[in-house]
Amino acid sequence: MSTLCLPLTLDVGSLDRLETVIERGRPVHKQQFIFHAGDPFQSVYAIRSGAIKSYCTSEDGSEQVTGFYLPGEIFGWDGIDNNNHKNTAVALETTALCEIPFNRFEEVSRTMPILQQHFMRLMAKEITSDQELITLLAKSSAEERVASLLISLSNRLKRLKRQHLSATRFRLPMSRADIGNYLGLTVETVSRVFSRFQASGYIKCDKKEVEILNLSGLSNLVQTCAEA
Amino acid sequence: MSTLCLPLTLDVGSLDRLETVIERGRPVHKQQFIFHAGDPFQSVYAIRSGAIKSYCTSEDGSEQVTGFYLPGEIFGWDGIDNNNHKNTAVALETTALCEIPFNRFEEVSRTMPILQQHFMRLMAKEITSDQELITLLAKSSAEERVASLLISLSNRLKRLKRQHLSATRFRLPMSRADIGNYLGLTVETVSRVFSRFQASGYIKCDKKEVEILNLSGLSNLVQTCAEA
DNA sequence: CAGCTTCCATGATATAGATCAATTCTGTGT
DNA sequence: ACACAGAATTGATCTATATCATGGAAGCTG
Repeated sequence: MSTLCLPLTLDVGSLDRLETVIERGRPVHKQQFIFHAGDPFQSVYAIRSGAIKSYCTSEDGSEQVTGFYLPGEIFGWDGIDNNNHKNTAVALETTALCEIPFNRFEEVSRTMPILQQHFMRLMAKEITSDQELITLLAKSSAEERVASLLISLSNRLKRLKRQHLSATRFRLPMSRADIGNYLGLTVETVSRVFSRFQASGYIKCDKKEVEILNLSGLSNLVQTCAEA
Repeated sequence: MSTLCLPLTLDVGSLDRLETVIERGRPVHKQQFIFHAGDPFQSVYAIRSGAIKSYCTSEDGSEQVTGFYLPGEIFGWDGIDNNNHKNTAVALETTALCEIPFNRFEEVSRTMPILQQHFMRLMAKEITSDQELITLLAKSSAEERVASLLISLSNRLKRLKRQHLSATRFRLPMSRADIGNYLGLTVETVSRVFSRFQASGYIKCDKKEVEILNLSGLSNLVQTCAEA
């Protein structure tokens, strides 16, 4: 049953019912869109492999990256509110998704309270991670922001010990420009910070391949809100 | 039934059941805490009147304001994730709250799907509003940030036509320091922006009393992600 | 009411990061 | 394999905002 996208412990009957909700889609290729801003909200999506970027667009056409999503994570909540997606979601590399149609989900969760609970928890996680990003953007220097992103990626990959994913050696799925946009920095600044981190021996990196050499050093750079 | 905190249309039986969930607490005075970071999560809170600030604290003791909440809004979601609040919530002025104990809520929502749905919508709203703040912090100038906050407050007060609350003339419940902290600016910058806005005729303000004179002018300053 | 503390405003200076510019590298498609 | 557009790095300069500093007004407290 490891094929399921949602990490839940369930009895067999529940599993069967859950299976009826989830649709496994065709793999999505790099640069393909999952949904566009303005699209009617129908589903949320769980990532099985690959990476997704979500962003929204201002009137003047400029973009703001609102999140990067990795295997095991769920995106698409932004549409629940008013039945329209606020963000656009695009694949940063070839990506396998599970689509979870929301109306089916609501049906099933009626008889499976644990599913509802689980989803609220996931949404709450999105809220806290957004708030962490807010803190980061409101207060931190360029170095703290980049360090924080690297640590976040590392932690999120660590959770997925399986697969050929290492927590200290990985390939950034996004461009420097995306990173800069996400962190509120210019490409140039991001690039300089990477160089400085490399010079200081915190990381070793060649383009998108990153190896974290001194995780605790990086951690010391950032001031997160104390974990409860 | 206008006494209820949640703006829901329900049949009488449901209302009764809902009433059993909500506890109306004593009014909370200025500077009193609703919960502290680290407290076990038990409830979310709806505001009937007054204003709440939520913030989290880093290891070094510095604070990051994560939200201001006005009447009709709900706060406290940050604890669902791991059963501990990440934020501290404090009253900015005398505030009347409804406490919604979460375990009771889960019971009741089992038989009242609409309640569950409503709550997910509220959480989704929190997510989108957090993401708007992220966009603001990542890209905008000091003037855009302050303008954006003023507009947000105005919009949120507009929803509450009732009471003696105007959308263009109101009292800021928070200090300049809180505003700065929330928007990632220093007190001095916030103060200067207020002065400039006043000089430009966008607003008129005396300390915390603000009157918006040119809302569309302010709106032109900000670049929000296009509303779907 | 006096005295204290906190809040707010405003000026002078310093600086992190933006912006502008030029070069090299890389991956993609033909 | 080649050509080309985009991605990344690095340098030089500029600017918005932080920082430092001061004074006044407002709100509390005894």
